[in-house]
Amino acid sequence: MPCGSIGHVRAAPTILHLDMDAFYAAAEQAAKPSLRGKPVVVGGIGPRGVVATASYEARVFGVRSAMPTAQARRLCPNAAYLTPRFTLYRQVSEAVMELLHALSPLVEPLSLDEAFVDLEAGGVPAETAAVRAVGERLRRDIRSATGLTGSVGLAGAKMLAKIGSEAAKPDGLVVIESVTERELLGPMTVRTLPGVGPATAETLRRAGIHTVAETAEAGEAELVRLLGKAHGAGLYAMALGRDDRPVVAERDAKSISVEDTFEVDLTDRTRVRTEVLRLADRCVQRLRAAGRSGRTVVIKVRNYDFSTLTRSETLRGPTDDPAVVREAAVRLLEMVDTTGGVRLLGVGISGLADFTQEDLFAQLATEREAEELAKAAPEPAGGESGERESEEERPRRWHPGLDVVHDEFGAGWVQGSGVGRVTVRFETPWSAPGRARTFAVDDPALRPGEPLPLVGGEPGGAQSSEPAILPKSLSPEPLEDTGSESGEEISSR
DNA sequence: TCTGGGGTCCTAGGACCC
DNA sequence: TCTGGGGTCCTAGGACCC
Repeated sequence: MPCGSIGHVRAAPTILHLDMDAFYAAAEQAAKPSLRGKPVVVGGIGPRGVVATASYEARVFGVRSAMPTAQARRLCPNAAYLTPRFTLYRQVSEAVMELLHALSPLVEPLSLDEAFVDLEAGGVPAETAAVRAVGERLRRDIRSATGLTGSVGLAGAKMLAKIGSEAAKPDGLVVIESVTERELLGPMTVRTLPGVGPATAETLRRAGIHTVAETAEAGEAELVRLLGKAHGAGLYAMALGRDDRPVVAERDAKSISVEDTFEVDLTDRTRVRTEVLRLADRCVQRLRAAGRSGRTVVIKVRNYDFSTLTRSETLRGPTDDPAVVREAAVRLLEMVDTTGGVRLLGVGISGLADFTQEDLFAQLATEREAEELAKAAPEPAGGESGERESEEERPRRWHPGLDVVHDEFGAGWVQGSGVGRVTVRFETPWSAPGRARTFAVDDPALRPGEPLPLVGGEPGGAQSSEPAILPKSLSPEPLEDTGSESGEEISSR
């Protein structure tokens, strides 16, 4: 077989792939002592939610990422179902990425919990023993900095490094030497190869191709015929283990978008419009926070039957003006038939430019239209599509998993709520498992809190709303019962 | 059991320009 | 005059990834 070209993979396994284990769920277990060792599912809590991450204890029951939460609840009714807390995950992620940057200037994050690192560019000797030592030390450092475990793959190519970290899970390290890659890869399913999802796998299956070896045997011409030029050629190379994609440091985002799936399909045209305006504002907020502007506005509409369409419009110049984006989004919405019910709406901006600048005519048009919009769009009851996002952030509903602070009992998290009550478990990342108490949802002593640091926290650091840097602990928090008090009822344990 | 949210890249057709 | 070809931009959709 082909090995004509040398240098399609590095001789030494100097590309590192890190993948944190069950990241969101593990972070929640680290933050909530009473959940350690127990099934935890993080994801959408509503009727249309899906699982983002399941802890290993929950996976035993068959719970998987991307599974509808309703199905997960049937498989594993006793798991803790928590809404994601991205503030916490981002904090942990930053700590991990910092450790990676200490290894090499060439770090390519793929998501909050995953990244490639080019160890060669970091000056690590190109020898198996050396890179293995670096990988093991990294895993120790991650554990002590975050309390979480990550798995590491080391190989001479990105694809193989990633296969390595997958094989290493959980809490392991695998080196794939280039001499072993062919035998390793050959019998694996095509789904192992990057870029092969359900659709491609089905196309290949119909052509009698199931394994990596069969993919290579099919030949490039056949794969291109089946899958198109770019995909076919790319897949052929991957199947041969030819993967010379470089590790590239993080690139600027090319688009920014927000979307919402509604618990019940929207049928009221006015309501659909209002939601699009809200989404446009949220999208612009994120655009501005990133210091960018963009030229193309796109809306996304998912209908009751899950059919999805997009409509887009390219402006004459980049904008970060909420009124311009709103107006374009509404114009696009008018091109769409929404009778029948809308399940999801989204607004996005692409064609991002680095600098905020505005075409003069667009600017003028904007101001005119903003006035018209203001006149034409009466706000819905209690609704607010303008600036007052901060009000929106306050959970009027106590979602399970969220941090709270009680004036008397300190820091805790929402375990559940319903019928006017909310149950809070009072514990912190560094405390012993705490006890739960139930309050009225409008108890004035109860307010939303901030995620606490997972390690190095202060015992009973409840009062402090300061997140990151807290003094080191001196003595463990005695979490014993202080008798019966104001908090309504006690549903302990 | 009905299917999230945030992205990336590719394809293909038509407009438009040279 | 009835026949070109290439390049780029825009729009829409689809596959894939985490």
